[in-house]
Amino acid sequence: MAGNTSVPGATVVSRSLALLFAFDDAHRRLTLSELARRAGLPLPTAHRLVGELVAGGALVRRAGGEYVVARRLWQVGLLAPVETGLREIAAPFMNDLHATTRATVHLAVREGTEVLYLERLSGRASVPVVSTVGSRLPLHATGVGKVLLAHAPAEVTTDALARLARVTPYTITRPGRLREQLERIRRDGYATTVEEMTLGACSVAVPVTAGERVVAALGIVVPSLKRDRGRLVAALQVAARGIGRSFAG
Amino acid sequence: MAGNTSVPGATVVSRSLALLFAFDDAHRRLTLSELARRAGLPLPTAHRLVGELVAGGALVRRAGGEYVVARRLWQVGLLAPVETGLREIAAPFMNDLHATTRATVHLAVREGTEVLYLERLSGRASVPVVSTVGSRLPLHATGVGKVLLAHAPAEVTTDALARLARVTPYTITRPGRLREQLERIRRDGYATTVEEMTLGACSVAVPVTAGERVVAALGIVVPSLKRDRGRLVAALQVAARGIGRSFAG
DNA sequence: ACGCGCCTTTCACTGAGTGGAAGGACTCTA
DNA sequence: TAGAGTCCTTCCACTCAGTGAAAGGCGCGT
Repeated sequence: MAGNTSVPGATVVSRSLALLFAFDDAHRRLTLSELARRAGLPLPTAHRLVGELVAGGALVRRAGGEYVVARRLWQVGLLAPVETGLREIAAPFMNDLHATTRATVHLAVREGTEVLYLERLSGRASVPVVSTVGSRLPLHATGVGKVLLAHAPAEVTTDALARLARVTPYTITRPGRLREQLERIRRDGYATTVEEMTLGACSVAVPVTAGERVVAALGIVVPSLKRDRGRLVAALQVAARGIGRSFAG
Repeated sequence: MAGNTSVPGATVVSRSLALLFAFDDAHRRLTLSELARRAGLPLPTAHRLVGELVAGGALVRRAGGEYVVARRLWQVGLLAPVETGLREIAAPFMNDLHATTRATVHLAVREGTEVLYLERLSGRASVPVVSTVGSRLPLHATGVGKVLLAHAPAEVTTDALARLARVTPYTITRPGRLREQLERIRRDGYATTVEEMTLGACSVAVPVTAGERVVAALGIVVPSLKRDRGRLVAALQVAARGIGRSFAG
């Protein structure tokens, strides 16, 4: 290299990937300088690399100078084996659940100390839902997250409890309180949230169990839990049992 | 560069992308030499670049030495704006269609002279279906494809008719015959295929029209069309009209 | 034993990649 | 109207990251 200060171990490839991975659910459109900042690259370098990524069909430059992920990368990304079997099996059960509850239905797995959303069926738009397929959220503030956390190895729990970020005024941030809840979730077989991630949204979630292992969490988002919590839990458990059985067999 | 013969205009970025784009629906797992061959790179070069792509989290090396697209790239790919509005609007209509027909339901758009599948709901597994979300197929051999071709600009039609690849013994390969069919499709408002893409699979498809423009095609795949073609066409048209209306408004 | 696929490592060469510096376009605030 | 703040773009001298032929290792079939 020439110029000056260059981060050691920074190859062209790793830099290009840093640029691609600068996009996330909250940043689907980025300007050049945002890209450079988020990827930790000098502006002229980012300028050239982004130009090549556009030429190569990985990014698209939109009117206004904003960059977005290109359709071609969408196609390649869809080839990744992301719990393919589980998702395929879960689809019809999720459809049923969606039909009977008319709520937003989620299928998610744990990835480190975050929930990774695998699948989503949108419900009535009146309930605000932040998660999208492929997005990650903290474990402690969502229904599916708490289920997954309740069934995670001890070191994950310790790790997650160490930093309970506040999202809304109702997010659980006291480790003791959450630990208590996780206990209850294991005992009752389901988790609930009340405006812990999004104001105006409540959720119920249950584990999907294949054999002994918790392989995923199934959840729904509703405006309120006051009325039919029991019915929702029952519907979820039926679906989760169906998925688990099909998945194990 | 050093070594020897290097393709001009081949930067590290473009080569890395060539490696990523070497994956497609028929090649979800590739060995190093396959990757090198498909990307047009010397083996040692591919070896190093692939290593960096793995280190960067874009690819994963599986036991057995095969590479697959990594979860991280899946996440980024999902951020691409691929007819997002259309897909969201179409989802509930597709669900209804799926429930009433129990068939595989497709939503697709045209990309050049190919169909690009945007969304799919799997039906009974007994009917073989080759398309997956994100995959592309030739326009002339699928139901959704023929619909899109029937409503495509003249130059696209000319282009597509020039090379009608045979897929099965029933694929239409005579331009005159296809042109005739396209005429009929425009007149009747729907297209059918009988084992033209996959043996044992038939399909029906209709255009999704917003205002005057055909923005997509909606189709289903069934084992046979002998019995209830009329019912299927009607169900498809209801759904397509619903999508089109919601999309335009 | 030999050949033929795979994958991996080495290494001398050099041009592709680098990024500070400079400049242009545009929008604010003074 | 000047000045300071964004943003993006281009230039260009320096040099090290990238290159790929060659060679070597491993496994398998014959």
